[in-house]
Amino acid sequence: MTPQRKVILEEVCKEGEHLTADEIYDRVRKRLPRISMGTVYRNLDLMASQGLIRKLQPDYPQMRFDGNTRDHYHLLCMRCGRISDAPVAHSDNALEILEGTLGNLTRYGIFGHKLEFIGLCPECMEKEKNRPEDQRLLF
Amino acid sequence: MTPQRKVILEEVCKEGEHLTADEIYDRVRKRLPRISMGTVYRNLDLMASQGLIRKLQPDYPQMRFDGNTRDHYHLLCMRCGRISDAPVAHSDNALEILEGTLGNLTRYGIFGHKLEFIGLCPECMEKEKNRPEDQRLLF
DNA sequence: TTGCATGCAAAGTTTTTGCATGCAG
DNA sequence: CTGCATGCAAAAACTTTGCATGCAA
Repeated sequence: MTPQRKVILEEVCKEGEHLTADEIYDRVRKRLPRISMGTVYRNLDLMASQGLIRKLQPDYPQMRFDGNTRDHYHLLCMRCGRISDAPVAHSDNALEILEGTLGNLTRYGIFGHKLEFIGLCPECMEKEKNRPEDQRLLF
Repeated sequence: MTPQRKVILEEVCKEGEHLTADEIYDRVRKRLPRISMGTVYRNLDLMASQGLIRKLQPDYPQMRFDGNTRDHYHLLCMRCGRISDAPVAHSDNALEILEGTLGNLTRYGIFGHKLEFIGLCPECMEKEKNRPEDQRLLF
């Protein structure tokens, strides 16, 4: 636990927000003006891997495009990043009820939800048997 | 509908996949070797705005970090991008049932799900009254 | 002394944008 | 002629990485 790491952790935990790396960098730099962005990213990764903080990754890193314009949920493969259509109805009733609950519990205006199922596509399921230990999952 | 736009649309619709822009670029370039990446992005955006195809955007553009390491869902503000905790229980029973259904209907191995509620945070709700027409939503 | 974390800078990736050219109405 | 779409290149935004320095065990 270096001084830099400690300050980064304090700033991440300070409020109920979910800061971006550059927001964290700005706040930490007020206390440690010589710290670098590389150090911030390295320590955030390290502490996330130790379970001290949580890293919120975007559901997938790149935009994708779909010829199917109907509303539907997606299946994301956590090995290869592939996206497939989920053959279940959009707008499950339970989720609409949850939206209403959230509208009452928070001061947010709720307009919808985004739901994705995380798993392994058939090809990656097949390869999973002889997968080396060290390989990291995408999600 | 220019020739480039037509070929891009055909490649996007060709299969049930959800291609990235560079995958589309590679496939289109086999048929139109002089096409540029800029044209691909511009036409994908245009056709998405016309409803011919669907653009799948990542749920948020940047990584974020959270001092709260418990499992919980999130609320995303579609104006300012803020992320807040959703005060509802993780792992709703209906969603676990859906996961089981998907495991039977597809050849995916399902390991979990990612659920986010999309709306406007209190600050952006307040500003919404005198918002100019042209401003685009994040989601 | 040894090793690891740092600061700095550069590179990498994905997406957007400015600009001159050129085709079509 | 006019306007819009193109190709090309550069820029922008975010994240990772190589490397020399320096502190600490």
